[in-house]
Amino acid sequence: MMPRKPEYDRDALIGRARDLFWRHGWAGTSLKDLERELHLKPGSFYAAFGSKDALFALAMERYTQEGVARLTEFADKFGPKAALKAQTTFVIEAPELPSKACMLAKTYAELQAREHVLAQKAAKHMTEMKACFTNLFRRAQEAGEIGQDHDPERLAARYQSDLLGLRLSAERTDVDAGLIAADIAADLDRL
Amino acid sequence: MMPRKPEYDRDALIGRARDLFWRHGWAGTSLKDLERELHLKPGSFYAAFGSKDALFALAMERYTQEGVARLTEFADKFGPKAALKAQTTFVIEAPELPSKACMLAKTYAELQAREHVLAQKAAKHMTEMKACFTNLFRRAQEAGEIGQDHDPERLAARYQSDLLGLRLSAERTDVDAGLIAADIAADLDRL
DNA sequence: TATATATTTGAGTGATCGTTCAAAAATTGG
DNA sequence: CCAATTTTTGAACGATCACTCAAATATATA
Repeated sequence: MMPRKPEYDRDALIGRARDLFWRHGWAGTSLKDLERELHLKPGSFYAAFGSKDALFALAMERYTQEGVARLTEFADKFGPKAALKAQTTFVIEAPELPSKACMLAKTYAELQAREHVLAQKAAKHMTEMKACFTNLFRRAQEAGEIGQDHDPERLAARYQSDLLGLRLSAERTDVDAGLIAADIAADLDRL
Repeated sequence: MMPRKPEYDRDALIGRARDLFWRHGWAGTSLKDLERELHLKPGSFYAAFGSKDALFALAMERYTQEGVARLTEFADKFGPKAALKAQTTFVIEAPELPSKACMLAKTYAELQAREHVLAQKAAKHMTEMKACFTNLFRRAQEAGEIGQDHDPERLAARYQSDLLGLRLSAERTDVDAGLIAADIAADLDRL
């Protein structure tokens, strides 16, 4: 009397979908693309995820949670300030990334003008990341790694802004993103 | 025997199209949107511009040429270094702008993964802007406004990257872009 | 005013969009 | 093997996409 189980690994599919969405964006990723990449026919797709937008939301959540996890891991290993410095080189060098640019920033830029729900969710996740940076700057301050005469929130906003620019620059062929990353890291040492 | 003339002002239409594309992006702007905004029926539209992509290319050219013109104007009025500083506040404060974010960056981010022709054109225009920045940094150096121990091209790449991040940050509601702009300008003074 | 030549109009093209759904296939417990 | 329950399958839906084109309309010269 018990039914069969699905053949796919839902978690793995979310990861693959995230990569597709990350690379090609929301409008740039069609259901045909997803069906091909996830090996799912329409019926299975909608049974598993409900809609393209619902899957996109899951993909962004996965993206953010992994980003926070990596940053936390860096901080545990190297300390708060070194983690922030390591992040600058990681985001432009990690070869497994589907795109150098930030998925949240791409989504926000693409959908914000239409006030799409996914743009709001992207914004929420970016706020989440910013809080993560703020926390690291505060810890760096407490550890004496950077001066006391700075507002951690302001530092975080600037740092996040720099990262967005850096990661977009890293997509270009006429820019040496390594130099920019080095300059951003050097700025952290001057705080 | 001479025919009638078109009712529209082609140059003005390109400007309005640029604003639409700038705000909503390439995929986010449909021909219906353009017809509504430009008051053109399909036939007139294709007679005037050939295709959506052709008009988008014209819009990017207009965008870039006006950007270069404004920067040149700033430099003539205030000098090279002050022009670079003025640009940081202008891009986030000018109320007439359809979007704070850079149209070229948005286009590149949206279409690069599919290797769309318009992404290549956006990249070309960004290179053009970068050269403009390089030129200003070089002039600032010659004027003694910044130290000699810097590579103008490297400074330009970093500056452009910072601007991209700043302008994307300016689209967010949870970030005070003015503070970031001030920090970027302050960095220029430390060179 | 008649004619030549252009623009304007809008219905219509095939393709693709995200999505639905009923039938077919598969798996597990009885 | 049968029955219950689920997943898988793929044809098809209406909407929208960028775009075409022939007919209607307007203008400027002769």
